[in-house]
Amino acid sequence: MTQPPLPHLSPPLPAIDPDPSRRNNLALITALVHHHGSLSRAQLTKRTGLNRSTVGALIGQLVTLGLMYEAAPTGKAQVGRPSPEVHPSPSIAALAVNPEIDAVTIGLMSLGGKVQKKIRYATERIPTAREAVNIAVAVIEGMQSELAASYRITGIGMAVPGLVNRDDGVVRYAPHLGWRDEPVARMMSEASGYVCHAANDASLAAEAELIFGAGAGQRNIVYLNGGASGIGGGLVSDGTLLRGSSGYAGEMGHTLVRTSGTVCHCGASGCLETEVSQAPLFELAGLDGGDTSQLEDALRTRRSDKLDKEVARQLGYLGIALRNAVNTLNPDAIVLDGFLGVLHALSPQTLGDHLQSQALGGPASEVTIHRAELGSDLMMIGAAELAFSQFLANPAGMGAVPTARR
Amino acid sequence: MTQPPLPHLSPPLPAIDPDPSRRNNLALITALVHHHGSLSRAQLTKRTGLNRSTVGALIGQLVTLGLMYEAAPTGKAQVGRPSPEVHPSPSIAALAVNPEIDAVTIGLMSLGGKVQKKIRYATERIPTAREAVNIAVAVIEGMQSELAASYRITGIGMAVPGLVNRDDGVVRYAPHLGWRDEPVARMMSEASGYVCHAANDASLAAEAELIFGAGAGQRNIVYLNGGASGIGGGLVSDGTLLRGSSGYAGEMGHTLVRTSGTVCHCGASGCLETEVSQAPLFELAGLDGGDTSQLEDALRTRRSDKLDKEVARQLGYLGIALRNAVNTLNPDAIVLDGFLGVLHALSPQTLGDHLQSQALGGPASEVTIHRAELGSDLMMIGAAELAFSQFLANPAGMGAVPTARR
DNA sequence: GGTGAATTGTTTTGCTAACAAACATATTCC
DNA sequence: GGAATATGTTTGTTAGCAAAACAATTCACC
Repeated sequence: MTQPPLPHLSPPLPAIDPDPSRRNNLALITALVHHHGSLSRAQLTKRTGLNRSTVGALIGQLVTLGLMYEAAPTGKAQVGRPSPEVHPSPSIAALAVNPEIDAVTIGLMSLGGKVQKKIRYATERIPTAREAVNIAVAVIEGMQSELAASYRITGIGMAVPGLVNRDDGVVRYAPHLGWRDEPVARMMSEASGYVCHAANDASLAAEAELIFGAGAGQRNIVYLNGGASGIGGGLVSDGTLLRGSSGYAGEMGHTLVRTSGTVCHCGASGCLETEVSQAPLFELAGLDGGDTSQLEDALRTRRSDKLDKEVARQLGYLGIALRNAVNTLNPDAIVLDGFLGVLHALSPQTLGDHLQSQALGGPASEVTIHRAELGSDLMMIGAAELAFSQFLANPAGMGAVPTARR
Repeated sequence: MTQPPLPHLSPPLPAIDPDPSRRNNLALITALVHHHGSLSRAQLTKRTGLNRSTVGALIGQLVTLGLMYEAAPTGKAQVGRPSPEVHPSPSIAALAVNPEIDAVTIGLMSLGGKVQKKIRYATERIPTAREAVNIAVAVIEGMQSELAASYRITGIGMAVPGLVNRDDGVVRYAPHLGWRDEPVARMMSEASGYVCHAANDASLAAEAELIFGAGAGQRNIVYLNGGASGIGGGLVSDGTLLRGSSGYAGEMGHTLVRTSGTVCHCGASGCLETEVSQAPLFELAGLDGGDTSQLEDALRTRRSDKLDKEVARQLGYLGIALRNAVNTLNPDAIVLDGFLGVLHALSPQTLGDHLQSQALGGPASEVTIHRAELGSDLMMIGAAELAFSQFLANPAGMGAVPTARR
């Protein structure tokens, strides 16, 4: 797969390295605008605590750089001079890649968390790392003229279901994809010419829900997603995703919930993931495959004793994992996604009651349990966030790194 | 207990509120010096990345404020002009208070983690919150003339064995002291006239080990302490103590390690704390009370089958809790204190092997297990750190808050 | 419909603090 | 004793933030 060196960034802006203070303030404003979709200058002034004139200068710079634009205020006006709304430029974009067992999904995402384009490329069999990269690169090359014309791409973010070293972008082990020690970020960088970072899918999902979804406004959340390939998690503490030493943090699917339980592929037994899984639910609901919403419909309509028992059993084990998490991490909120969200929705009291009786009084009394909100765009948003992160840390540096080579 | 308003800060310095940038840099240097005991100016320049002249100016300001002093370099000289050592002023101090079931310990701690004075006030019975406060205040008042003459006190830090809300300093529940919803920080503030903050003892211990002990240099650690009153923990992620929503985070003593295990006072069953405890070890070792080092001696010398079995059993359960923690948090290091440190020292391979086979490959391969290093001064250091934190965040503001009223 | 109050953008001015460069000082190595 | 090296010190320059004064735009009230 040869590839001509393409000018990925429309105008090759000069590399700017402003004072740390300036950079920090630019980053602050960019992040606020990005995470809220848009904010008025007055709101930005309040939220940053900076001076009116300073905020004006900062926004002026961001507008000049083409990273934002201003528009007339939309809502009905208040007393006083109207404050223009600051919007992120939709041309600032990131590519999101999410390999799964039956498809590779590629998204073109712009600032503000908006999906500009999403392509699901179904595969006949589980893709290898090389195949996933090739598919993604082919799709991206297909968009190349459009990208070059209308977008400035900050990079590629990959959300991989497995253990991913966030520092070097190596997939240490992805059991369901069958990948081991695959340097996917480097492979993708070299094949596409874009900077690429990779991380665990559930961690990125947690970040997405924190910023744009059910965790918005919270500082400490525990996110758990249940899917066909098991249970993944992401932890947010004080507004930041917990990474741990190498970015592996959050693997709560392998917490012990049952002594001498079923043996897990991880080597241990009685893991949350082995005791709580969607396969028996699908079966008892009489479904032969399908997605989460189908499962939910089926569980709501075709109830049976057996099924109720299984739901209760799984909720019990989920409750144990949550008890551990609540005691250990004292979160503001727990966000449940996938079939875990379905389980909770079926019996909204159960998990809360569990925690009240099983977890420590202090942490348990404060936590609330939510269902995830972002649905199918979740992974795209999370992966894009990974690609945006470098840009968000130094918005004025945009253009300094035109092509890859991390 | 009436109390005359005392001038707690020798020279009533004017309140200074420097630019955020300046404040940040002053804080950076102060923290570095505090955590290392002393550093040369050249080292500070390298570590901060600031300009030589800037570092010179910053240190000059800190010396003028009486927060640091410079001394001739100690080690044998290198090529080039010798760089003076910057030491924290020992007159900058904090008071540490640690109530336990049989005593209240009060420490006078100075910058650099040094214990200037430590007084253990034994009590006949478990002290109430009011009694603990009264004892501490009485001891502090006894030192008052010395304090006024030689020290500038940044405040009081309390390390309490129980759930403590770090924001308001209320002890939510301290099972072994029998305290419930006691606003100890406010009580202490009002009774002593000093700013007071309170936190969980193990969390503070984790912070102390991170900064001065076995975790020095690490960014992500899991700290677990086993004592007469159970198992407490503290978690550090990316160099910062995990607080959670209200500062309750770290309670790993109540992680499930055994389904249908012994019922715990927390309401759940099979908690780490119920399955792993020092009482049976003392008994099997033929000891009737005593401290950790006595236990260690006894376990090393008087071995028996029963005892070996019990040690193995407890290590097994401890291994499960660590597996959960390693999977969830991906730490660089695990630090074990108290009798947990003894258990580990007795059979240093066991826990590591456990983790290799039970925890996920990525996280497990990176983690190292250490024994705590700080010993008996641990709580004093941790509690003092709590009292120093405000000062460390804005060293030049010292003097702005002469007496209490958080 | 006009006037005043309120709010916010804009321009000007001044100050703080960081950096760079040139210089000074103290040590080792030869 | 001199060169090389490392580091403290002094001076000048610049970036960037904030305060103040001014301008613009809206609402409320009469």
